[in-house]
Amino acid sequence: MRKKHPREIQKISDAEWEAVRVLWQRGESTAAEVCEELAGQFDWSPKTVRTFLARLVQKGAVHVEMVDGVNRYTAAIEETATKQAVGQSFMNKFFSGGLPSMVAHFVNDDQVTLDELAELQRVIDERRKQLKNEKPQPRPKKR
Amino acid sequence: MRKKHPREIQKISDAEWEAVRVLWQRGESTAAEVCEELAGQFDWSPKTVRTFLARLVQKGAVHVEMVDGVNRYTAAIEETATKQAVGQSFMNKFFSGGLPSMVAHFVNDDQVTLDELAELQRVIDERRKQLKNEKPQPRPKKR
DNA sequence: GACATAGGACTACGATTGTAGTAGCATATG
DNA sequence: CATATGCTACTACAATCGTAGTCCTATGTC
Repeated sequence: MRKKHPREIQKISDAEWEAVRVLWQRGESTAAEVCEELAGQFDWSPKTVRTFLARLVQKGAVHVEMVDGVNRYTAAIEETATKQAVGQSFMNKFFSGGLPSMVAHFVNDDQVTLDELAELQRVIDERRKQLKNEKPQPRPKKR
Repeated sequence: MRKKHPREIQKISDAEWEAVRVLWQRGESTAAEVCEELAGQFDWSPKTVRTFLARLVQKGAVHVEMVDGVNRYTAAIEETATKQAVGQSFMNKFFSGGLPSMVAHFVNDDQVTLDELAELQRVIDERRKQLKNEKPQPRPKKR
């Protein structure tokens, strides 16, 4: 049951994700910087945040290097690929019908605005064009 | 720090969600039935599954009623609304740009096919029409 | 009727998570 | 220099999670 990923990353908890998010956002950062960034959003003691960082390092999701007696952390997992992976796995867990099924659930939420829908179509259309170009796939006999 | 939801549902774990999923799928079921359904997909002892069901009942996510000495379980949380909620919260956690941002990440995944993209557009377009009709919203002064 | 079996309720137990506290060293300050 | 401050490394501890096991009762089997 091996996944396709090289070094299997252990499960990252909710709180830990917040730290990863900050590292993705800011790039290499000290613990203090991560704390500061999170300070506005959560009510975590700096000690707590440092614990998360340490655990992330243990889990292989974050890289640490000490420079001048101070730890500098960087995300060891790539942002886009990771988001795709967690998204994929979330989707499989809740929306067996795949992306269209999930999006259907989302857009039927009252909070979605017409603007967002338009933006969505733009995004999708762009990707379609891109796909069509790079791979003029033998369309299966248009009806 | 109370949330806005009426009866706060406690956090449901990954494994527990699988049981909820089965209940949504099958409707009212006995523990044995849930076990059987999950048997093909996971390697859980019936005892384990019963634990999940019991915990879900404690958490208020599942309703239980004993009939003839046998427990019958039903999901106490509504499928569509719940999926929207967990989806929303997942989205906020990872894709700060909202739905379009998330979908952008998804469609840029290599595995997405042109067919799926087409299906997506259909879904979105349908919802647009629906929205336009039911709420001919006073568009904010077209420029 | 004795025994095996299925279910239900309760208990167990190590790992992970959220949330820090403590110990020890290095630099900054008075 | 003595002390306060900041950082790192290590430790703590209760709640939740995954994963069952135990005990008891009702019922089906020989």
